[in-house]
Amino acid sequence: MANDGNDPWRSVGEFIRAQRELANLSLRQLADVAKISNPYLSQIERGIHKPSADVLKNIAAALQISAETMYAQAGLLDPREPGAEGGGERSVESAIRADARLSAEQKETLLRVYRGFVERA
Amino acid sequence: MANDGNDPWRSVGEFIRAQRELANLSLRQLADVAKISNPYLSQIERGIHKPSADVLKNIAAALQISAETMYAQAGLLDPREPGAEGGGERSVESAIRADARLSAEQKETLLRVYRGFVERA
DNA sequence: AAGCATCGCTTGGTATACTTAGCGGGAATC
DNA sequence: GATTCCCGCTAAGTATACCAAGCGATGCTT
Repeated sequence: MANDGNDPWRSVGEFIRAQRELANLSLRQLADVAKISNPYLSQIERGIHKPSADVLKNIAAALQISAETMYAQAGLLDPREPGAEGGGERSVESAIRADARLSAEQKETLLRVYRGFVERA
Repeated sequence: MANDGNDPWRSVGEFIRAQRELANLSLRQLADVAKISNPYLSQIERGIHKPSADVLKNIAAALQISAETMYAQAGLLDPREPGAEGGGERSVESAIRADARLSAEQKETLLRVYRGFVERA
């Protein structure tokens, strides 16, 4: 088991290692900044382990590349782009979700209120 | 480490549960579509466990919301990132005003709630 | 009432993400 | 040569993500 044929984490590891060497950082240096242990980073880079999302995010931050890029490399982002979908109601939802100033609960509340309005129409 | 004060996973769980109930899905139904076990989904929704990224992605897909939204809810995407999604900046306020499905009164309500949230930050 | 289906949840276990300690090797400095 | 110091890696352990089985409650049907 543990093998579904597709091995996206291997490429993530290679990607990380490439970025790290491009930044002239040692394993321990990057691991330290990313707040993970250096052996673990080593294993990640060689595709032995599949890092969790927050580890991925920390590595991305330490490498100064966007978390989105990281997730895309890891195949964790659906290729679906939430771009300008034709609908008018979609944009309110995505605008709410994209607003960094709102907490999770606040977004939830706003969305519920909004959907309540729309569905009742 | 039982409580580190900050647990964004709790809000993720509440968000998922809200979305699930909004879609009128049972725990088992959603778990089945998301390809995880139903007890685990239950524990995720109650904030007992912190789901890994691919589980999050599967749940998002099952709920028909974007993986990005899910990660944002989970605090896994840096909120300061440039919203790489297409189009220009569409604020919540302008999106609400542009929505033809909402009455003027409803727009007012939504805007008031939204501004209350933002200004309190 | 008895029976069956489905609800959410608890229990107990397995798989794996992640850490601390330590190894062998190569480049300085003495 | 010996002594650090850094490199990447291995080994062994702990923590936790995740699953299968099953329980009590609720509701529907006979």
